[in-house]
Amino acid sequence: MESRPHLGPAGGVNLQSKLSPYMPTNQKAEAAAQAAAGESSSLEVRYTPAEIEAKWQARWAEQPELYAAEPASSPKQKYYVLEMLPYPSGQLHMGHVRNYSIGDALARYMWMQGYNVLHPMGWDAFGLPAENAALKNDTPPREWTLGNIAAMKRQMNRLGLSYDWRNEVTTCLPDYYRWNQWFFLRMYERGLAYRKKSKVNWCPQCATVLANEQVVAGCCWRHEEQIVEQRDLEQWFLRITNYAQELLDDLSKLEGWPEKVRTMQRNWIGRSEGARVEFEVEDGSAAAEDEEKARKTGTAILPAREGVGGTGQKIAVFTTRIDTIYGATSVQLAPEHPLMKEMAAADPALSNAVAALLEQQRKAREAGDVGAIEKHGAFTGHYAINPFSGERLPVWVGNYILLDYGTGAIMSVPAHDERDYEFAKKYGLEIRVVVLPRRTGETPAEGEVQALLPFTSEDSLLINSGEFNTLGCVESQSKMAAHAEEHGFGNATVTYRLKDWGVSRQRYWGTPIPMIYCPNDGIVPVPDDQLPVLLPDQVEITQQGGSPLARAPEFVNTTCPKCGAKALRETDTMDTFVDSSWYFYRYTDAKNDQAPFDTSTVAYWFPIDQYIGGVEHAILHLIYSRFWTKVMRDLGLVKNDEPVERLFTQGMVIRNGAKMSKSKGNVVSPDEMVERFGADATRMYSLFAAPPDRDLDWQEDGVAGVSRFLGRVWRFAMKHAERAKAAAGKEHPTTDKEMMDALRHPTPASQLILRKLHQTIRKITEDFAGRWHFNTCIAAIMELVNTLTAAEPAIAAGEVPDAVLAEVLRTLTLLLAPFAPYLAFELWEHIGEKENLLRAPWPQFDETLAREEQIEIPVQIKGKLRSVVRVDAEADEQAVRDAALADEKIAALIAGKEIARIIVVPRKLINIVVK
RNA sequence: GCCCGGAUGGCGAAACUGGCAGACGCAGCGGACUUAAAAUCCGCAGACCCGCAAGGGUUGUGGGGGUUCAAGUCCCCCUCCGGGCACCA
Repeated sequence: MESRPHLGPAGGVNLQSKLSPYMPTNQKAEAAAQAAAGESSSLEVRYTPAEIEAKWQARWAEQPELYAAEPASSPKQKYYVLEMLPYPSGQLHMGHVRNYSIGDALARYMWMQGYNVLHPMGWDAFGLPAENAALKNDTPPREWTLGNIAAMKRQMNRLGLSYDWRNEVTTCLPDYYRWNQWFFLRMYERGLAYRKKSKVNWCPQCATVLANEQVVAGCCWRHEEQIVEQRDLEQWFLRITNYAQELLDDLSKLEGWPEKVRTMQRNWIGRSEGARVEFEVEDGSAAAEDEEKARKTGTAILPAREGVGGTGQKIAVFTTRIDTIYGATSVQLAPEHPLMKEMAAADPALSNAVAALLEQQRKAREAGDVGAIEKHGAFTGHYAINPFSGERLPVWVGNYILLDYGTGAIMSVPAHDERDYEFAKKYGLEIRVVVLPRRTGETPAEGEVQALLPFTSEDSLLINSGEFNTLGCVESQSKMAAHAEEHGFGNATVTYRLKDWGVSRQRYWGTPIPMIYCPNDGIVPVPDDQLPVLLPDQVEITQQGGSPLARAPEFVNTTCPKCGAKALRETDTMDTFVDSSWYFYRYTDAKNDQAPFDTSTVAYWFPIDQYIGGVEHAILHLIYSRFWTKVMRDLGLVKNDEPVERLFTQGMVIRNGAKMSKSKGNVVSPDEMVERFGADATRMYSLFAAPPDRDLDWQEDGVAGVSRFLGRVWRFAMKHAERAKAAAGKEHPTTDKEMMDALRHPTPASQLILRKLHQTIRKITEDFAGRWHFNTCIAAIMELVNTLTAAEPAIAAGEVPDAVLAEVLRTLTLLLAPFAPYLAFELWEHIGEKENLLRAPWPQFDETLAREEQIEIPVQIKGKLRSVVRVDAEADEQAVRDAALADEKIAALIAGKEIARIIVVPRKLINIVVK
């Protein structure tokens, strides 16, 4: 067993495991304490979670099979419950505790429901913090990471989490990351992994490239104050855009996912339907004299003219509103558009203008308000021909045009687009109305339309649009796209906001990309039989940019697998999101050294039945995981289209109104809570303080309250354990003769207790199946215990048979098992149960026992509560009515008044409406 | 600006399809036990008003309207807080 020096008192007492499993040690200690305090001998056993939990931890450590999933050949129905794997920072925080408490409760419940449960855990172990720690503490990343993993694993075990550690996955170990490399090679073979030179987001502090998803408001996601720069680098990309449509379509299948997450992904994929239209750049030589003025400012359209030739260069624009193309009064290019480079090269003034635009963009990014940036632009001096009208439109460069969306160029239609309108107003460009509100009767007056600008509704009619006049917008969109296609200057098309996934990172602590650069053969993939490409241990980590691996000659220098010539290895490593994109498949077969996993085992376990984690992963991790699954499916490795059947995103843990963070100084350490109140109380509080999907306000007094409650449970159970144990020694209490007698002639006390008991079973069972309001489940158990302690005098008076008591204690223990496992195991033993609690069947509720015999019906007069009457639960409408009217208070209040109507809601209320 | 959440006692919250608002817990107050304290147990408790009391009345779920016998819950408008996206053509 591992030592646990950091756990304080609890750690010191665990020698108990050597003693009898039953209670004497506790009792002796307690008796001694009481004797020392000079108290009487009344043996009230005190709840000491430190002792109980240490005892069970030691026992569980000796039973690695306790939480083991059965093999895929099991006849049981499978249930795969998964919590998002943590980054091994070295310390669990309360968010983890909450996440794992939810998952653990569910796993334990499903075990008790008879499922074959897979409940694994692992470590997202590559990543930058290890390199930072190496710089700071001079500790090798590997050592630092593995040390952190050991520490966090101890914390998890201390919490009593039911993980099947046989399938632990640690992403920074070669037996895992070799499969990252293997997948990368498969993707390369299929053209899904490719290399291209591209502008990349560069964080100077991380000294590496960031994915688009890691850029938040123009800044690095890890360094909120750090402006992300743009650099040109050769990078590896994964072609996630090949799956854009499927990723979008399949969102509708994910009915077990929060609508919020699906919406976020839908927006992220950002599909829009529209058309691509080519505008030919005009050959400037044909300019007539009378056009000179317009040419200088670029604020007017030049009419179509015979004989004006194009230069052959084309500007492709993307638009979702091709129906407004006759209203286009300029063409706008992104400052980084390739054509701009050419135009600027020949025109120093334009070159300066473009530089100024880029500078503004950079500044806006620094200021953090990219969206609110003021629009600027410049006329390029060139014209392009509208292929529909033949008109010649001025070509502008605008800072509001994004290079990496659509084609990096637009047609500007000021009358029918807000942004174009704003730009045109500022620069005096023509605003031409081509769409009018759809209306019965005559055309709206010109001035009326002016007041509506920019008019963007598509429920409208076209005007000034040549042969398309009087068509509706939507109708004309398909007609115009077809027209463009027919004449060869455009087509209907779809664009996505989603970009290919740049996976190259100029970092040390990640998966080496398995590629070799050969002077003869170019890019050569590492052959499968040479995997893994091992990450070398001895690499100096510095703050200078570039890939640290490039400074490790023994790594870089290799031979070409094809020709044997001296060659160089790729020195970039993979984005860590690669690691987390498929780790949950590895859990099913973590020791496989022939393949990433066994496909039939995965076929049994997948999809994941329930995934639980923070909403912060709604886009990145969860979209990459879906992509990876689809690629693996196309590789024939898995049968499922989606990895996760049901997703649950839990709320944040906050304290004093803010998310726990070191900078706010409001962090509560799980270790401290566990030490003071025990793991059961800490976990149970995290479920009790709020429903799991809402934010949770951490209050230490609340943890103390839960701890007190567990103490009440403990004392009640210990007081009656012997009687219960005696009864449990017979057949199962519910079929026992004594029990049947008790039910046939129930004393009022037993009846009350059993009713509450079965109401509680019903409540918790229903919640696990649906709402997951564990806060009210725990409240229900508290109510049950309150009922039990209130019944103590009756129990003492012998009004509750042993069999009933045994059934109550047994069931109470089962109900507690998902939420407070240590206490439940301890009580289970005390009441003489031998069976493994984790596999004991979840109690069934008995509707007859749960039913109330008499209920209180509120009596309202004109909607105001005036009295309450007691009636039989099955009382019919007439009986309720009679009871209400017979009530003294009611009779007095309605005396002499005329009754207009009486509303009786069976089992709920009665409302008497008087005139 | 757009899209999601949310607003209920001193605090965390409950009220699942409209039907006794505030379950359960925290903090608080009173009492029992104790030399005392801790621990434990019992009781009180939205606010306001009347009453010595038992009890009774009014009011109350961010604000304003509406539907209904009945609204925390449904509809319309508004305010504030949290989160996400943000020039996506």
